[in-house]
Amino acid sequence: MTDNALKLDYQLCHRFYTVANAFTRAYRPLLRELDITYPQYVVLMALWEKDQITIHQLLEKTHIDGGAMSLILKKLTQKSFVQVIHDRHDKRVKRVVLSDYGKTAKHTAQKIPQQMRCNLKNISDEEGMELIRLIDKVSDDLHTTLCEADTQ
Amino acid sequence: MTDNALKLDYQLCHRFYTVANAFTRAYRPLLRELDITYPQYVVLMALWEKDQITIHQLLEKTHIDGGAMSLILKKLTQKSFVQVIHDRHDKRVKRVVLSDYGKTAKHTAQKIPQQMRCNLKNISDEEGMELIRLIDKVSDDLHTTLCEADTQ
DNA sequence: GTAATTTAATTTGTATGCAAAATAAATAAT
DNA sequence: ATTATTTATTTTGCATACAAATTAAATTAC
Repeated sequence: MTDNALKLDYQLCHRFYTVANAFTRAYRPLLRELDITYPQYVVLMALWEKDQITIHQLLEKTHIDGGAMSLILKKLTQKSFVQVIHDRHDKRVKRVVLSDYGKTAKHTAQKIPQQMRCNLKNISDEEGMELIRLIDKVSDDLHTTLCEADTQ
Repeated sequence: MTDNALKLDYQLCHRFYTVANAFTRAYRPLLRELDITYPQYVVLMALWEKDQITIHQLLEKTHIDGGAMSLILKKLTQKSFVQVIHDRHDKRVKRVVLSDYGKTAKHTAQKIPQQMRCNLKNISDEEGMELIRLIDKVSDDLHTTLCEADTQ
């Protein structure tokens, strides 16, 4: 009886694991100028899109772990990219605000997506879009699965 | 001037990041019976394919971080899945050997790939294969990039 | 209007991931 | 043969990911 299903080469998840980690390593040299890690970069990208959002909104947008987010925001505050302020109406809520330095950093970051795109020479634009479409399908499936598990 | 390239929704890497983490969470309930984490499961899958391989070979096959592998092997040893023994011919080398318990665990694990496949209802087999093809292309590109950086 | 529940965020403890340094043993260079 | 280099593995320090527990404040239920 064959058991190919347990072979690593047949595992979709192992590919995601490997490539996600490879991306993190590949970003490091591109982020050195800003002196940030990849998750910190993700938080900044979210803020560059929409500033002064709550931590809750930031968690939804980035899918970063809540516990990790606390530390990441402390780091980004230390490095003067952001300030975290209390919401006026709801004392539970905190909002993350870009500093001038944080806003300026966006200009420095403008070149990063293209630099990363250059690392992916063998992927055509069409393949990139197909990849995004398929990954989003997987993402939806897993999201559904985990939500169903929650309600049981 | 638009700067869509910095939007999270346009980022391939952020999708990999999100989905890879979602996979880890989705595996947890399936791995509870064996009482192992996802990276520990990856190591066992590699060993179930080929036993008594060196740590170096295990690192190549799994793409797990070397420092993390030391700890993972300690955990798997504690849990009696494996033994780590010195190579007879080369005293630098260590080999990882499945215990009887580790071998038996494969039977328990047989059902896991199918259970995970059930979590991906919206992905057809064809789409799964296309996804693997495209991800491998990305993987090759990133691998090349990181290797080039090494030699500079 | 007080109690119970829900929500937002943080903290805690464990397991990795990453990079760089350290250790030890084998191989290459001379 | 001794030294220099390479290879295999571990260790160290920091940053995150996961789950669960905690805290504080708002909302709902009664």
